[in-house]
Formats: sequence, C-alpha cells, structure tokens
Amino acid sequence: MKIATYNVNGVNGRLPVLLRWLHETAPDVVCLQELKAPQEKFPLKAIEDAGYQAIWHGQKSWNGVAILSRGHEIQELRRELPGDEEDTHSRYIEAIINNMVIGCLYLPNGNPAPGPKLEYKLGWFERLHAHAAELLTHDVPVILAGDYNVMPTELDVYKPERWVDDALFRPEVREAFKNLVDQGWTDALRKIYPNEVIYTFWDYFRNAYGRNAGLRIDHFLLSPHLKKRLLNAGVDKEVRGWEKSSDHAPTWIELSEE
DNA sequence: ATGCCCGTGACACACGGA
Repeated sequence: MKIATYNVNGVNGRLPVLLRWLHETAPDVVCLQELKAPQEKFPLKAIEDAGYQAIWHGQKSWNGVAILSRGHEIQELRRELPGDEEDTHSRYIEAIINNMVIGCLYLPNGNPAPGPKLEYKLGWFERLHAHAAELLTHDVPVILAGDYNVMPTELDVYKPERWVDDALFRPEVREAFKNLVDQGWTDALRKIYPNEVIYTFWDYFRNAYGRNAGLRIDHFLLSPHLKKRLLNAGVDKEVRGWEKSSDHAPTWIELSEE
C-alpha cells in the first residue's frame, strides 16, 4: 500500500500537475496540504474522475487539507486538531482507511520569529503532541503525515547555518519535533535513508531546485505497529521540475499488508 | 539585510509562504 503526502500550494492552480502525478504514480492514499481553496471550490469532480474518493477541509485563500483514497473507504474521524476552540485554521484532518488512522497535517510556518506566529506554531505543536500521545494509547496503526514545517536535523537543510534563527529550524522547534518522535514514532524517510541528503521542498527563489538547495520538511511519522511494515519511502523529486509545480515535491511510503 | 517566485483574491497590490 502506497501512501503519499503533497503540499500542493493551491489545489486549483495545481490541478494539472496533481492529476498527472496521480495518474503516473497511483498512490492508494494521498494527504494534501495548502489547498488554498474554500470548501465549495475543492475540485471534487476531477479528483473522482481520477479514481479517488476525498474528504477535505477547505479555507479561503490559506491552509486547507484533504485526504484522497483509491479503493478503500474513508471514515472521517475529525477535521480539526483538538485543544483550541479559537483556532480557525484548516490544518488537520483525520480518517480511518484500511484499518489505519491517517492524520493529515499542515503545521504552521511560524515566521517571522520570534513573535506571535512562532508562539502559534509552538502551541500547535503542543496540541499535536497531546493528540499524538492519545492516538498511541489505542493500539491501532497510525500515520501522521504532512507538512511539519520543521527540518529535524542539519542533514535536512542545504545550509544549516543560514537557518538557525528561522522558525523552521530554531532549536525549540526542532526540540518540539524530537519530543513528538520520542513518544515512539518512526520518521519513515529517515528510517529508509539514515544518512542520505533527501529533500522535499525547494524554494521558488534563486533557482533553488536547480542548485538542490532544499529542505526536508514533509514527514511521515509511523506508530510502532507500522515500523515493521515499512517497505520503502521516497520523494517524487522530478515533479518539482514540472511546469507550474508546487514548491514541495510529493513524498511517499510503501507499507506491507499486515 | 533584502528581494528573488508563487497562488489567492480581486483588479492593484497585499499577504502568506519557508
């Protein structure tokens, strides 16, 4: 079973790229982030014509998350991260698919830092930490996939020294990610590529993709049940080079059946 | 230190992104 995550940076602006990628790689489940579309503007017909069911939580202009599934029913569990009634951002959606809980998340960016946006990010991380711990108590396979907006280590940044004050790489943000993983999660990409440089994002500026000046910020965290089922993982890097691409590339894992 | 390049919303440029 192949599961992917892709920050599309505008689901309607990205639709030709998204459909081509779905057609060429046929993932079973896809977590999308940054739809940048209100609920009623999600391109459901095109997604269905491509062979997928979908649930999504849109928002005008910003944020927005979706889960697509080909073949397996989607049973939605929630469409917001618990813990803050006043958080209006569409950044989390969760479902049961094929006997697994799949959480699709878009963690806040946090810049400029320090400041209220970084505080929001760290607060969101605390809520994710609490919810992730709760999920682990249920003894069911769980995947937390999405754009975490964190480079976990120096290996995940083309020039670490330039990013130390940035909200994607500040020590407290890396620590929040590490604390989450230390609950017992497996960082799937790093498990498959323990020492390799592997990026999921390249800025639109400065020919970042051409220079491979990238970041690894899209992650799969696997609950203990799934660690032994992890067969492979990767980044569809070439998609970043397509015309009208997102600044992120699709990232995926392959799991064995049971 | 800053802009670079994008999508969105709405019609010019502001905003957010990472």
